[in-house]
Amino acid sequence: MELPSRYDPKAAETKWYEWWENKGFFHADETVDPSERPPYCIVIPPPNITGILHMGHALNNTLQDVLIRWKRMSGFNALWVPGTDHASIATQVVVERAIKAEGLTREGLGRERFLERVWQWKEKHGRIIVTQLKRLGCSCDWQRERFTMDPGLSRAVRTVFKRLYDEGLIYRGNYLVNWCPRCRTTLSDDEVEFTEKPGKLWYIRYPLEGESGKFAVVATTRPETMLGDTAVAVNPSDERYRDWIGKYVILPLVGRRIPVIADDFVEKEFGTGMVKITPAHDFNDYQAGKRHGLEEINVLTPDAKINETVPAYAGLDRYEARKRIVADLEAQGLIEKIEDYTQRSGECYRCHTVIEPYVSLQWFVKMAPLAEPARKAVEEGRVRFIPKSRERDYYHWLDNLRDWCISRQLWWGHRIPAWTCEQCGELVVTDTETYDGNCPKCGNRRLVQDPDVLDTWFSSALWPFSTLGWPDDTRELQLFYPTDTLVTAKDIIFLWVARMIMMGLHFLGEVPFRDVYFNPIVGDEHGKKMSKSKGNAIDPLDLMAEYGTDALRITLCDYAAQEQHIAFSVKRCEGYRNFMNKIWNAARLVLGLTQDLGAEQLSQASALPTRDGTSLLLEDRWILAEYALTVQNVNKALETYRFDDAVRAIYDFLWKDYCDYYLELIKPRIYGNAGGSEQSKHIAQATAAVILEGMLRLLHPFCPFITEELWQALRSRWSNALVTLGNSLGDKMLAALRHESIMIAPWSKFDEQELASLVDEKAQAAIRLLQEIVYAIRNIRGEMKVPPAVATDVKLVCADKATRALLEEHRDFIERLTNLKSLGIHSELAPSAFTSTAVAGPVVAHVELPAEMRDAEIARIERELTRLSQAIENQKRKLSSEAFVSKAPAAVVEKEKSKLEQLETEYTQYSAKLAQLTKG
RNA sequence: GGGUGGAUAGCUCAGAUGGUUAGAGCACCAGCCUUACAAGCUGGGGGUCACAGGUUCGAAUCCUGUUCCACCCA
Repeated sequence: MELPSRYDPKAAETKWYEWWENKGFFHADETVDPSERPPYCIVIPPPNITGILHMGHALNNTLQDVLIRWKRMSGFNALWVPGTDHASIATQVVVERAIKAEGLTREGLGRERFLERVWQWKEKHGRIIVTQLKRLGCSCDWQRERFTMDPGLSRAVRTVFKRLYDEGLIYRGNYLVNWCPRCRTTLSDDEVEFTEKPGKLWYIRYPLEGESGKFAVVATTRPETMLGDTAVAVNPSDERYRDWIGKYVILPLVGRRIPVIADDFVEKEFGTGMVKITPAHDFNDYQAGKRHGLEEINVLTPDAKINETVPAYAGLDRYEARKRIVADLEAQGLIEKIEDYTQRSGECYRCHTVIEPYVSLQWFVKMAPLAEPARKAVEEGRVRFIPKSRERDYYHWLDNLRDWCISRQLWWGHRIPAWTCEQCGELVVTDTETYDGNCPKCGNRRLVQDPDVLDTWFSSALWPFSTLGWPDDTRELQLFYPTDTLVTAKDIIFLWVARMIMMGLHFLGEVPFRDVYFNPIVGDEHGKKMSKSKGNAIDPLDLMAEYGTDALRITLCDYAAQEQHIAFSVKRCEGYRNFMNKIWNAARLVLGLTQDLGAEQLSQASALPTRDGTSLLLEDRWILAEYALTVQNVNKALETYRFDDAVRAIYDFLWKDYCDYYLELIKPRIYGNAGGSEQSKHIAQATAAVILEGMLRLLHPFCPFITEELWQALRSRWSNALVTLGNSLGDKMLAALRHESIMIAPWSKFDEQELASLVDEKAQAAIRLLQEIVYAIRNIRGEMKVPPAVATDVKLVCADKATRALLEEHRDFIERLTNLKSLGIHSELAPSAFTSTAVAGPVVAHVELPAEMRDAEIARIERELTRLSQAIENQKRKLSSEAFVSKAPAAVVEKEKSKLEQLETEYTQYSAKLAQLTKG
């Protein structure tokens, strides 16, 4: 197979995804014996059917795919349950907008026909995000795709509703709730977003009853609510108003006589210290009203107009009414003053309309009894949060909970399974979709179902078990519940994560997942939140198109550190695109280098059992050691959700060790006759191939497409070999290649024993020294402006005999990586031609240069000497400190000493050289 | 107002339990189309680790305060 010199992601992406899916590789078999393949399960945070893929999704789902692919390759029966969420409000808003274009309204269509339209819309647009997840490479089990309004999941919702109702944990009542006047529905506390905006503070005079000319002055940010005032309050400890308590004021414009009451909640510092109380339109006032038995007067309609309670203003929008009321008060001289004020107001999280507190008849879930076990589960570590710091937010939320308002005045969603008898008002709650029985109390046949639907998050809270078939006791539920890892972002820890824990514990008696990994929030390159309105949003699909999906995925993984915020830079994505190309070309090279390598030779020549023999060269031992350590580091990183560490370990090894050094080193062994024997050639070929193949498997969870593409190229070369497989690395590679796809091939991992046999500190140290020498020579050539094409004569000088022997043995290592005419190895330098000198550990490298470089060399050495003498001084100061020597651990002191010695030898070498140069 | 996290090279970020000459990628400078890769190779410059104190033999790392930024909650 001939590979082009640049990696083209597009072709690989569609080809392999379809193939994987058709092959059924994403599907988890529920009939598998768990002792053979232990279950591992992730449920997707279901995206909205209205959603399109944004960077947050891309990150979140990439990480899930990394985990699931890793576990699948590691031998787990890995199930990733995908699906979507019906998103009542969002979807309803979108569809209403769509039908508006046809001149239709929701009300005009009526409930049933409107819902038909929503379903149609859902069929057409609701799977866009699913398609996009596939483009991202997500290996979800699409045969198990779920939707929150599927019949099964809907049944789960009703079952939960009825059971909670029967247990007294769901109740209905008239309470003050968050109301969105645009959506004309309630919202839960967690669906309200708070923003600060410049506003005004109006000081209004309420005439004191019976004492003309005296006023209670109250400050308010919402003057229109005064129409519903039923009291004025002061703090009981406020000396200024002690006399006022118990008196009455006359509410302007309305004429209502209302009392002045005392309550602790009044802040003396706010405004005048006297506040108006509107129990029906403010949460604090509502509580105060309850405490003092005040009347609740609702002055608003559901769309936030003034209602008939106040005929003079009836029908006016709340803001229009505000203007009129202020003007009218002003006309009567009842506005004391108006101040600028930063107002905090709650907005609907879907449409950003300012919400109104509004009293109405709603359904609630009693939270306290559910919250306590949920708290305990995290405290006791049955659910782990990663990073752990998120636990605080969770506890804080649980400790400050109000009951959860779950009814929504919408049509799209799970209709509340409650019926009211038209005759006697009896309430019937069922877990069935319809109820056609009689009223259990009066026997009447006419019962009407509650018109409202449930909060979307009510069904999302059941997601980890409703998707697995609950309330039926399915095989999936037995096998995969509790699920293993939830990957989500911290912004829905309350809306979603906490509620899943509550519901899981309550209905299954077991936590829904063991680990919750909170992925960072993706912002733009300056850290600002991405949003369409700001215009700073990056479309992941654009990035995939430009840089390739794998590059996007690995970039996101690189960003997924413990830090909870990402300032996403496209430049980094470009860097990883280049990395993809690097791997591509490395593979091209290896395929070229191994053209004549048969499977038998691969099996025999590869490393593990023959390592102690004479056949491995130093660089083979070294690269195998680094490879083994990389495999180990990646495994460790994944186990601790350090996706960034994993990516960097792979990057550094492949680029810097494998490509920059190893592949360069073995070229002569394979092309030419360097390295001696045919066996040495086979070993280089086999080692290169084995490591490439193993690294592709290690990289596969991060970059599934390019790894499959290249791995199939290896596979087509070696998988058909009829070799009896043993235990060598080559055999393992051949065994892996017998799998149809890299995604079901075994995961790269070494046990303790294998690791011990591969790690080779001697080889690593030797290579380090040789690299230092190479670097010293290159450095001189670079600094002294030796053109790359010009070969130089180099002499290496080292007093130590063993080191000289090492240099002698591996002189070709140095020759191959620097452009040399000759390489001499000496115990001391016989003065000859002019050279430029650098110290590399115990070795001094002399590069012969034209004599006119002399002045440059002197300057260079003087720079080195200045640097060294400073370092030596610092080092000496440190070591001469009595406190340091006596208090620091001996090992540290030793280390500092040998550092000093090294610096001093270097200094000696350079000054000797300088002396020689200046002498003439 | 309360809480959390952050401030490290021009930019985006790494830097367990304090002990390196503070790292990477990108950008920058110089030189190379060396038969895998110019999306590449080789070399180089660039940081008083936000500021001020403190603990310690030793602080980017621990403590206190200040400033600025982000997010969450009331």
